Amino acid sequence: MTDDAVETRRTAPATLHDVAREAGVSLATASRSLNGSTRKVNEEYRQRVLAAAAKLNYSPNLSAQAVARGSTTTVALLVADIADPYFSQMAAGVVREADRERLIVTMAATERDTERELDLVRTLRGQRPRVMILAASRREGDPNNDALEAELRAFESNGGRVAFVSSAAGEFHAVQLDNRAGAEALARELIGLGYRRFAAVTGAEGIRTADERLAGFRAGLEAGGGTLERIVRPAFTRDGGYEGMTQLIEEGLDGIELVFAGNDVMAVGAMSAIRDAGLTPGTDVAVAGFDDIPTVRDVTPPLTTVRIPLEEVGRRALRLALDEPDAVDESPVHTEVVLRESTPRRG
Amino acid sequence: MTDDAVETRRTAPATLHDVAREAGVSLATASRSLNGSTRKVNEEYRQRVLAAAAKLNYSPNLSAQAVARGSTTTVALLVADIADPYFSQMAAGVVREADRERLIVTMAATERDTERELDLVRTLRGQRPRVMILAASRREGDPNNDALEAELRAFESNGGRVAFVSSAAGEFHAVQLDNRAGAEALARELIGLGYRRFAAVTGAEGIRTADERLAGFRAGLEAGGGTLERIVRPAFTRDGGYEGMTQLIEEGLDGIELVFAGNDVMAVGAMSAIRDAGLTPGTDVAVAGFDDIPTVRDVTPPLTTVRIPLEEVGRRALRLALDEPDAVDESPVHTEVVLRESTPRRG
DNA sequence: ACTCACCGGGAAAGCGCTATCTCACTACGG
DNA sequence: CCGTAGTGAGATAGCGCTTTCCCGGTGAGT
Repeated sequence: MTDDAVETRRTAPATLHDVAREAGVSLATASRSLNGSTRKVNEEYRQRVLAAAAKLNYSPNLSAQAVARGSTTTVALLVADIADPYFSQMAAGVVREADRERLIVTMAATERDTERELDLVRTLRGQRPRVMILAASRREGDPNNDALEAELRAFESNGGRVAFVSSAAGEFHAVQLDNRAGAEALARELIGLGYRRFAAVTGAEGIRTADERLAGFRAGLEAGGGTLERIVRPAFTRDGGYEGMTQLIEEGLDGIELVFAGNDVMAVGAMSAIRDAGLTPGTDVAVAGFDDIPTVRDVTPPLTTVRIPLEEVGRRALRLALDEPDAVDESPVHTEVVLRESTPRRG
Repeated sequence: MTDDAVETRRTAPATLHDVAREAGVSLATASRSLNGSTRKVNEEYRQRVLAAAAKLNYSPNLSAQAVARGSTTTVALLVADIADPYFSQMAAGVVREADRERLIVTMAATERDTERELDLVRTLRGQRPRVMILAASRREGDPNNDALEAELRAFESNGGRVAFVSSAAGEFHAVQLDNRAGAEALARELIGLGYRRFAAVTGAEGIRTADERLAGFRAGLEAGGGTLERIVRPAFTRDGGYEGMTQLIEEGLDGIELVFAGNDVMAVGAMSAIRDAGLTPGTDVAVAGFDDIPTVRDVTPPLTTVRIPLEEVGRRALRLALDEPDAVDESPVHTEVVLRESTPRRG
């Protein structure tokens, strides 16, 4: 033996054929006993097959089943960034729901690049997943949008189901996050707390989520008599938040009472920037975010934000795709303003 | 039309056969042109095939390829909890590296249940993935360990590759996280800062990661003359950290200067508990964690911890499984103590 | 007693691919 | 001018399954 003596000899996995032979039945009977079928199978035969399968440690080849059945048990999930709590929470919801349905989730990250996203959709289509869930945020007017939409249409016409999270791109099913209303409600509440002069730190123009939240916030301010004095648009990430806030401080906060960040990770970054500039978030300048990711309870002061039940969003996205069109719950996800100490009552 | 008029008629996806017919070549030639092969194909034919494929929006059926080739392009990843930053960071690394290798990642969550983990491995085996990466933490003496190991052995003997993260279970390849040395180094540094009286808040006994970190920490303290006065073992999660810390405070901190949390999410929870008890973390009681997840920079005070390059760990786990056994980098991952303000120098 | 559904096992035809094998055709050395 | 060694396209045999389809055997109905 020149090989590693410990290494077990490589053997091919047991096939259904092996199981059938071991049990002394036909391939058909083995298939019927193991992987459900409308047809009944003699209990004794069935037991023999089950025993043989256990003995051979048989595990059905999902690819082969997919080919034979013409359908898979796969869900494809596209997110912008797996490490971002916004997406990972949502992914957790998708995975959990998929698990309940005995579906397998394949996951890919667009890294916020629409080119990549398009590529991924094309690749993933090869899997013939039952469902594709697109959670990476849409970009208004992106040159790849049409191609993406075409690709998804093709996928649908082949019997696949598509679900978006956030605002629908075109006519696809989507779990509606009411970014606009949430931000508007937040603005009203903040006005109620006595704030009047605001700045916003949010993602680049064109990122739909960022735009909607900003628009909603603005609308809320206008209704309540607040003013949005400054807007900076760094990356839609924690570091973006830090950077944007730093810029705001360097240019002079003069009179700005509260900074609205486009999402919680940005808000958290902004709070660090505030602190690093020698100021105290909440006291010297208030901060509010959006999403209610878990960590915002643990920063100091705890962050005021708009709660999105992210896990539920993930679960609903899958349900949306799986359920019969008429059984689908298309109502927008409930969002809720959560006031915490990062926005103390003024005066 | 009683159906939704907008809905495109459902058509089966184009098959290679369709492409071949469209291009006026044989199936074999179409296959060779589209999906690489050692054999050359007349350039004119090749172009015809490519054009036909584009026209029909052909996308090769990966399941069929898998069946025909006898191998897939799939990587299966098992984590305890997708929403936990420790795992999601790692997952991001795996996905990124997989993408480089043009592999597809399927992801599942054990929810810290070894029974579930075993089930998932069994199910995932049906996919015939090239690689299985197990990142959910091991439990010493768990009744399911043997079955899991057997399952993985079987998988390996069928040509699959297995990679663990954290300490190897049995004889499998593993990305070694040096929890023990990291915790020991942390303890020494803390002693160096003037701390002497410690408590630990960590996961249940048997969770290998928790045990190793605790053992390392203890060793470091002993070497340096510190004492570990109390140990509580709640869940290995943020809420566990909160709960454990609360318990510690309720029972009376008397003299404990620093609390070592088994991981960063616990540490973050613990800090919130401290604050909720009316104390100030860092000032009234210092806190240290382990992992260096991104958020610990943004809590107040920033958390002292032991840095693990989680993304790199994910990437390396995949490489470990993919590379030739002799080309594999089995050196333990570099960990590094990061001192921040949650553990100010004493006196 | 005889037809006639039904029941349930087995043979075999696919599913969409890949890879081996066959074979016509070209080019070239002797 | 023949034999021979490439070349490269096409036919086809699988890959591991599911699902017809076929068929002998049973029990019920008349």
